This record gives sequence, structure tokens and C-alpha cells, in this order.
Amino acid sequence: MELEKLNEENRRLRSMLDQITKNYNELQGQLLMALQKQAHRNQQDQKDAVNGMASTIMSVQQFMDPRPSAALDVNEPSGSDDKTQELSASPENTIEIVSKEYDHRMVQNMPGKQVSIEDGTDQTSQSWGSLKSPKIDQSKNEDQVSEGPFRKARVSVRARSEAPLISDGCQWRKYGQKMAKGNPCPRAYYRCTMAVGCPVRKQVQRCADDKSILITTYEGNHNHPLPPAATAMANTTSAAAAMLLSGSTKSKDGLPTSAYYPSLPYASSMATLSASAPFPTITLDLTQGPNAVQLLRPPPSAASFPLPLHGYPQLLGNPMFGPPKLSTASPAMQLGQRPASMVETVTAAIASDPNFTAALAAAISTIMGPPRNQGNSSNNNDENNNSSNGVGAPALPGSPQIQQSCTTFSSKACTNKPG
DNA sequence: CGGTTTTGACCCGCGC
DNA sequence: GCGCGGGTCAAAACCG
Repeated sequence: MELEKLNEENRRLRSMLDQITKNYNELQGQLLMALQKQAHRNQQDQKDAVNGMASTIMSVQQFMDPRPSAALDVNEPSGSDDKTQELSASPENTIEIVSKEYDHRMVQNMPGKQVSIEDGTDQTSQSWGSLKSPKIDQSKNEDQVSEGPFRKARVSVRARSEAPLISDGCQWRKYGQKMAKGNPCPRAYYRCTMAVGCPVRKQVQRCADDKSILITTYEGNHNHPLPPAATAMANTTSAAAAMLLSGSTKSKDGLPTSAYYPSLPYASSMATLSASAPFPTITLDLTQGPNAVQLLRPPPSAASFPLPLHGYPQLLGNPMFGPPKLSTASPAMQLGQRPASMVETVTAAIASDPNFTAALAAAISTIMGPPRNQGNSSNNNDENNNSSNGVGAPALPGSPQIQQSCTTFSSKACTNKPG
């Protein structure tokens, strides 16, 4: 019985993987195309190209979809929603997806199992999800309600940046700052001010190990439309997260993904999921990629944004991202003007590792075990999910679709450390 | 003048 | 029950 179950799970995962791989490939192709086009044409072309990519990514994007409703519909149908589901394979290969409270529908795949996303480390994140905000949450909850459950999911992005903030296209207001234990650098708390009751918050902190790394963690869904720049970012993040989700999940132990999937160098370095914290957190580590450094390096004039994410103007649709003042300030981003370099960078990063996809697939398959019936994906997910209403994407079946997410940007991988 | 930042205090959850 | 740590509040200061 268990075997059967496992097999089924495996199948599911495989299909997921497939899909991911596909998406990734597409992405890569599109990126490249975009790059090329761009090289010959101008920004507009780029945009288009990116757009295509964006659509691909969109699937993942859901996770961060700004809109409350949009978010997560992807897998919903499944059934078990309510609380936690987990999917796990073997102790070492474990892929766990825990959907805890944040998303009811997230993963319905295997009953009884959880999908866990791990967190890396901690640096920043930890608590904010406490949902505490007794006052804020309660009083303002209008939107939150919808997110209520999701609110815990967070996405964090680590990027190397000297600038104090990363511009994500949203407007933020700082509402607090605290010294975090174990980190000489203070942690700043920001709230989205683009809309009155927007529940989205973000934490910004420098990595204790490497102050050049900026870790930004986002939580909550925007209850208002986001500027293109923000959207793009969100998408990008989502994509990365998705990728990660699909392949590099960590186990509850909190072991680093890389440990498990050595073959996914970039993947692991780019993103990690963790469930250790109270809320699932997806961490994108932009610092480790081959070009990571370059990507992250903010332009001299731009105080913001070192992230490669910028390259995808439209991808970023998420809730998060955005430095307090710089936010809207980066019109360039919004228009995709800067994209050229961004796209380039991003593309380069991906392109630089042609094996990435393959590696990812291999790793995943390894983890999952030998394929049994591939054709059978009884899942409901598959492609349907991706496109879902356009709204959300289905994030990977096992992946939690965190609606909200928090992203942390850091350039190095402070958190990634295995140990 | 309106909005944002600063900063100390308060609240809450968690571990001992 | 107490202390610790994290997150938020809110008044004052600051800035364009």
C-alpha cells in the first residue's frame, strides 16, 4: 500500500518535474530570445520577449499573485485542503511540502503528507509572520482576511547590494527597526503604502556574515494592482521559487538543498524552500549564481536594485518588492527600460548553465525515484494548472503556492549555508 | 503641509 | 511565572 502510494506520488512529482522542466526550458529559450532580440532591437522588443517568458513563469507566479483571489487557485480542487499535506519521499530524498495554514489549497496532492519548504536560515525571517500585529491585522484586515491563511507564507530574496533597499516597484513605508539577535545590522520593517489597507509587509536586513548581502523578506498579498515593475519581480521570484520548489526542497531538518541535490548547483543556490519557520518561506538566493554578483550589483546610480529580477519587468507581479522611497521611483524598471541589462543578466545566468534544466530534472528524478508510469499523471495539475485562469498558476503540485510570499534578496547565500 | 523616518515603548509568543 | 526576542505602535522629528 505504501508503495503504491509512493509510486503515485512519484508519478505526480515526475509530472510536476516535467512541467517545471518544460517551463524552465521555455523560460530559458525565451530569455535567450529576448536577449537576442533586445540586442538587435530595443527595449520594446525586450518587453515582448520577456512577456512570453512571463507567461511561462506565471504559473509559478501565482504564488505571489498580488490579488487575493487570484492567487492560488491552482491546485485547489483537490481535496484535502485544509491544512497540511505532505509529500515525502525518503529520508534522504525527502521532498516535503507542507502547506500548513497558509494555504488551504496548495497542495492537495497527497493526502496525509506535507510539503515542506524549508527555510534556510533565518536570517531575517523568522517571526514576522507571527501574525501578531494585533492591531494592524485586526483592524485592517479587510484584505487580509482573504489572505489570512496565506499570510504566513513568505518569500525572501537575497541579493548582493550596497543599497539599503531593493526597489521592487511598490511603495513602502518604514514602520520600525530593530536589532536582531545575532546580527549587528538592524532589521527594518516596511509596509506597503500603495493602497490603504495593503497588508503586505517586508523586512530588510543585511546578512550578518556578509553585509553586502541584502535580505528582503516579503509577506502578504497586495490588495491592489501592482505596477509592472513590481509584477515582473514577483513573477520572477515566483519562477525561481517554483523551480526550487520543484527540485530543491529541503527536508524538515533544514538541511540545505544543495546537500541533497548537488547536481542543482544553481537551483540550490538560487532558491530554497523551507518550512522550518512558522511559515513557509521561499528564499531566492541570487548571490550564488555564476553571474550572481554581477547581476546583483546595482548600478552606480541606482540605489536600488541589484537584483537580476529587474530584468523581467513584467514578471514581477508579486506583492512584495519595493523600497520605501525608491519604489516607484524606478520608472525605468517599470517600463522595462533597464531591462536590457537585467534581461541580459538573467538570461546570462540561466544560459550560462545549459544543464540547469537537465540537472534539475535529473536531480528531482533521482530524488523521486525511478519513473513508473509517466504518462499517467493523474494529477489534476499538470498543465492545466499552469495556465489556470491566468491568474494563478499552479505552482507546482507539491509546491505550496504561497500566495504571499516573502522574498528575501541576498547576494550571497548567507542563509544557504548548510550548516 | 503631508508623508515618511526615527525611536522608545508596548505587546505577544515561546522557551526555560 | 519569568525572561527573551521579535514585531508593531505611535509620537516626534525630518524632508520635499
